Amino acid sequence: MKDIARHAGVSQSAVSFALNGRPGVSEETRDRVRRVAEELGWRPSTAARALSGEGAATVGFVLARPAETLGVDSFFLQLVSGIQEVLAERHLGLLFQVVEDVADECAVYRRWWAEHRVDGVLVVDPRSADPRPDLLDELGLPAVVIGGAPDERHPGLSTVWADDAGAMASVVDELHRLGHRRIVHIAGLAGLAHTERRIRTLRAEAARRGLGEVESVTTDYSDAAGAAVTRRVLEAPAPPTALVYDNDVMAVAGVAAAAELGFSVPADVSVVAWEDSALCRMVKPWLSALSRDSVEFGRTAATELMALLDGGPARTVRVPVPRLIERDSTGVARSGGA
Amino acid sequence: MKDIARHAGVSQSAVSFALNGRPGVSEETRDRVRRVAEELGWRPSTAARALSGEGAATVGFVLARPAETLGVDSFFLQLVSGIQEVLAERHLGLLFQVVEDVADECAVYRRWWAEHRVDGVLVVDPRSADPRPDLLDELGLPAVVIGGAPDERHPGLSTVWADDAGAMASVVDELHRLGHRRIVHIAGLAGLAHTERRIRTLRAEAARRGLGEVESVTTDYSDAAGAAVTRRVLEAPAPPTALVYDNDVMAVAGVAAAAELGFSVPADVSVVAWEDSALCRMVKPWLSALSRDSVEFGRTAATELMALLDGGPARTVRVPVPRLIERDSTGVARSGGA
DNA sequence: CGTCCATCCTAAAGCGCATTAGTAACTAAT
DNA sequence: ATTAGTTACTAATGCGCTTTAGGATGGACG
Repeated sequence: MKDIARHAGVSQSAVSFALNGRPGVSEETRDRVRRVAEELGWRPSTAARALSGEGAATVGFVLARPAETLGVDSFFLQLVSGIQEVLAERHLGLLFQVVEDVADECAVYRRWWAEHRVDGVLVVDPRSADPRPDLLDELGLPAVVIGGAPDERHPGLSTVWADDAGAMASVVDELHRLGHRRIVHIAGLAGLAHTERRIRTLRAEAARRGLGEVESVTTDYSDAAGAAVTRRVLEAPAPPTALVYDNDVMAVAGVAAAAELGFSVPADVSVVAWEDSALCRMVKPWLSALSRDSVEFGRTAATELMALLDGGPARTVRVPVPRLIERDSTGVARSGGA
Repeated sequence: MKDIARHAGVSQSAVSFALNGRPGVSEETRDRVRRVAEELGWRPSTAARALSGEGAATVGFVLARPAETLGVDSFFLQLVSGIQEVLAERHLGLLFQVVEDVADECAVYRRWWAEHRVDGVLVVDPRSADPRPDLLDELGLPAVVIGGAPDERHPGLSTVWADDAGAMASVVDELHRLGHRRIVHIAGLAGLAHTERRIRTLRAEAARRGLGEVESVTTDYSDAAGAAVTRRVLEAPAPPTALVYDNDVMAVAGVAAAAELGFSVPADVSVVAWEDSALCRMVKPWLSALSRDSVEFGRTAATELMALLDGGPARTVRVPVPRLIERDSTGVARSGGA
C-alpha cells in the first residue's frame, strides 16, 4: 500500500479510502489508485486486515467424525462444494477441520474464537442435547446450524434445515399406498437431531394410519451396521415388508444382505434409501431414494452465514423437502403385507 | 498479552519471550508468565502473529474438480483426515478450497500467496504438463505434491508418492498368473500423472510378458463412464478376460454393466479395482482391489510439509506400494484366455 | 576499586492495514 | 470581509504480537 501511495502520489490513507470505497477521495483519485493497485498486483494482507478489526475473512467448518467413519459419503463433499461456491464470490476462506467428537469440536471453536481465526462457523450434525449452540452463543460467534430443527432457544443462530418430517411422511405415505404395513427404519446415529426427528415422524405417521409394527433401529451409518440390522430384522418371525435406510451406504449393504437371506427386492421386501447418489444406481435393483440437492444446501447455508456476518438477523430457512425418486427397489407389498 | 504482563508484573516483551521459549527471561519468570497466561485463557492472535512475520499458521489445500464430480469418493476425505491429524498437533489450520480446474487453482495459490494466507500448500492430482510446480516455485510457496512422480526439475518441492508402477506390475503379474492375456485398463483422467504412469506401466509389463492385447481407456472416473467403457469393450469381437478399473466407483458400475451383458464375474471376466473401500464389499461378488492407507498417505504428506516449513530440505517420500487384496472378482481366465 | 561480561529485563519500533483527528483549499452564506 | 460549511486530502494512532536495541544489576577478574 505504501508503494501504491507513492506511485499514485497520495497518502496511504487516501489509498485505503479509495480501495475500500470509503468517502473522502475524489472519483478521479479513486480511479487512479485502483489502476495503480491493479498494476502492482496488490492484494490486502488478511493478517493486517484482521488485526485492524476487519475480521479474518474466513469461516470455519468442523466435521466431528472418527477417521474411519469418513467412508463413502458424498454428502459432505457436495455440501462443502456448495458452501465454497458462495464463499468464493467474496474471497472468504474456509477453514476446515476433522475431529473425533463434539467435545473436540467445541475445543476447536474456542480456539478459533480466541485466535480470531474465523468470523463465523457452519455447524453440521446437530444433536438432541447439543452443547454447541450454547457455546457459540456464549462466544458470540456467528453460526449457521445445518440440518437442525428451528431452535427458538438460540435466537442468535441461523438454521438451514430440510424437512425430514415431511419427507418421512411422504415415504410412509407411498409405502402404505403400496400395501406395506410392517416397516423397519434403519436409522442413523442415535444422538443426531434429524435421526430423532425421522424416528418420531415415522412413529406418528404409522400411528395415524393404524400401521402396527414400525421400528427404528439406530446405527453408525456404516455398511456393516446396515447389513447386520437387515439380517436381524429379516430373520425375525414376522419380517417387515419395507425397509427405510437413513443413508445410501446402508441401503446398498442391506440389499446385499437381504439377497443372501433369500429375500428378493422388491418382490419380498421394498427398500428406500435416504440420500440419493450414484451408489443407488450402481446396484441391482436400482434403489428408490430420497433425493435432495446437497450442493444447493451448502449454498444456502453459506448465504445465510454471510448475511449474518453482514449484521443481518438470524433466520431459519427451509430447503426443499427431499423428494422420493421411485426406482426399482420399491413395489407392492407381498401377500397384502398383513 | 498486555494483561498478562500487568498481572505478572513484567513487560510485554518478557511475556513474549517467556511464552515463545526465547532466551532472555529466568525460568522462574517464565513459569509465572505461563501460569498467568493459562489462567487468563490467553491464545495468540494468529493475525498479529502473521503480521509480525511469523507466518499464517495455515496450510492450503485445493481440490480442482467440477462440483458434480465430487461424488462417491472416499479417498480425499480420508486424505484430508490424515493431513489434519498431523496439522492439529501443531495447531495449524487447513484452508480448503474446491475449484473448477487447474487454472482456477493457480489463481487461488496466487491469491493466498499475495494475501499471506497460507505458509504452504498441498497439491493433489499432479498432471503431465502441470503449471503448478512452476508457479509455486516462482511464488516461493512451500509445497508438497501428493501422488506425483519424483520431479528433479523442481528441487524446492517435496513429493509424496505411491508406486503406481509397482502396483500395476503386481496386478499384471497376478492376472497373467491366472491365465489372462487380454486385459483392458479403464483408466482415470487423461491428464493426470498417475494415470499416465499406470498406462505406461501396463503397456511395458504386457510387452515384457508377450501379452497381446492390452488397452487403456481414459475416463472421468464416473460410474457412467465406467459402465459405458465396460459395455464397449465387452461387446467387441474379442472381449478381454480381465478389467482393471482406476477407481472403485467405476469398478462397481462396470461389474453391473458386465452382468447386464451376460458376463459373469469372475467366471467370464475378472475385475480389479484400484482403490479399496467399503464399496468393494458392498457388491456381489466382492471386488478384488488395490488397497492403500489413504489416511496414512495424508499424514505423510502433512509431515513433509511441516518439515519444509521448518526450513528442512525438500524430500521425495514413497509410501508403501498398494497391495492387491484378492476377493471374489478375480479368477482363472476362461478357456485359457487365449 | 574499576572493568568486562552475563543475565534478566524494559523500551520502542515495526508488521500492513483501517480509522480518527486534523489541515488546507475552496464555496456559500451572512 | 468574516464565518461556517464542504470537499479532498494527510498525519498519526492503534490492532497484538515479535524483535532489536538498549539499560540495570551483579559477579568474576585483573
